[in-house]
Amino acid sequence: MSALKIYNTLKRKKETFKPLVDGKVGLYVCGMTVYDFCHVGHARVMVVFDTVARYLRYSGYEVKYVRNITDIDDKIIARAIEANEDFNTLTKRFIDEMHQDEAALHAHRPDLEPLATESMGSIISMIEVLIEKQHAYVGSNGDVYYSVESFEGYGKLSGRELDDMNAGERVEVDAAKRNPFDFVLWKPAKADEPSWASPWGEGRPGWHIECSAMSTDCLGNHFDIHGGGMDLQFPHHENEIAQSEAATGECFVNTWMHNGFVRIDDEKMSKSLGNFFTVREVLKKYRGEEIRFFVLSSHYRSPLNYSDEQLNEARSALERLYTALRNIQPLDNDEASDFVRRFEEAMNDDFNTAKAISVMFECANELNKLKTTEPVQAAKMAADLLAMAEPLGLLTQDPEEYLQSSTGTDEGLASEQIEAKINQRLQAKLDKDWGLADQIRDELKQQGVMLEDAGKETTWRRA
RNA sequence: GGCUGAGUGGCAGAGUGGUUAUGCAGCGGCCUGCAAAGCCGUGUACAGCGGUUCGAUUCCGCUCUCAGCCUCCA
Repeated sequence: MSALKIYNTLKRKKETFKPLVDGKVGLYVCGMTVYDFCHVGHARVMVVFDTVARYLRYSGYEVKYVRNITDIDDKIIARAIEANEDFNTLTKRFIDEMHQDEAALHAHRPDLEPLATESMGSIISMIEVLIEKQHAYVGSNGDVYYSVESFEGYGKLSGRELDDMNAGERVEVDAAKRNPFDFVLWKPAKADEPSWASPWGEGRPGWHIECSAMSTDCLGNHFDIHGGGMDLQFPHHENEIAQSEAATGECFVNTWMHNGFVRIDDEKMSKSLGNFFTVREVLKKYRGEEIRFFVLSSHYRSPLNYSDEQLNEARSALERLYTALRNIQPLDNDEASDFVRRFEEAMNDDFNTAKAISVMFECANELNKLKTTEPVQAAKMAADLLAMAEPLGLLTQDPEEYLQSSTGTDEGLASEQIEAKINQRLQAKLDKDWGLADQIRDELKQQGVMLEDAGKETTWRRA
């Protein structure tokens, strides 16, 4: 069996994964800033790292999966003022909405979800250490800044030199900074803004410091894997390294993982471009598992183009897998199956879910063939298929229930109505009234219900 | 300007120095009252130009095109 390899952004290559402590993995992922609904880009992060955590556990590791929640920042304050509500009320609401989306996507909750507002103690003490070690200073405007020039390795994650970057190209450089790339660790609060007491007066933390503080709090100074979206590589993760390593004097993270963007029409989906779909919107038309499949159908580092066609394909694909599992009682396989071996090989190669899924399809094909001839073999095949699906968080539902579940928020025809129609059609079939039988089938098809005759039985599913 | 990454069959999307990805769609067949599902068969794909090689889609160089980061963003 092959060893797990992970692409490490820091090294720009795949490396054989070796945890700091045998059998255990510390995983930290930058989570959401909670002032709005999650969009499909956020869904990708949730699904990708849920799959990483699942597969690590499947491989036998004891995983501590931490994903923070940024519940204080400028946008949150602005949105709270707009909505005329307390910022805490606003963030609590969207944390709850996020968890609903996460559940719909069949993603497990992380083991820990630290909040920035509940981590002020460690944030402040880390800033104190940074000032003490002269990696940070108080600017003329009262802001506390990190001095990028004080950290030798600055730029090592994103592969850039301070001199090569175009400071001020798009944004005015703050005069209080020693170097244009110095960033805020703590900023004083304006009147009426939420604030916390600190040695530098009432204020709130900068964005980057919270992740350094929370990850260290939960996983220690040095841990295994840190993940997030590609766009966080610079400056966010670069700054985290600078803060943490300067403060602790230790290596911060061994493996950095970054997932690619979701795109629309070959353009990054983002809040600033306004070209995003919320998970909530997509769930109106598609099942959560279909979104999950769509995310996993390409490699996590590749761009993922969002479109209805893609979601429709995910729907067909899942339909095929669930159909294969229908009417079969899985039987655990004691022998190591070749499919499972190949599946693991694919996953061990930097979580190649696309390839792993292709193995599942081959397994489903075999299962379909064996169904009629070798029921015992087929039952074992079904167990294999489910074994592979588990770390991907797929095929977790009862096949019949899945196939008959509504394909979005819109419920459609009630099951009882469908059953009644089917009975009516069965009578027509007995009467050999093919015209009526076909008419009923067509009518149901119009309503998104597909009928399938299998002998004397008729089954149905929603598509 | 600096730095990343990418260009695969009708679509999506893996992968490989010489042999089948996989899914969807299409075509032909089996099954079916007819369908659907399933099964079987079927497609001279690897941006362009050079180079290395017995042989390159796969390695190297150049060109073109696209995306991302250098501001908040997953």
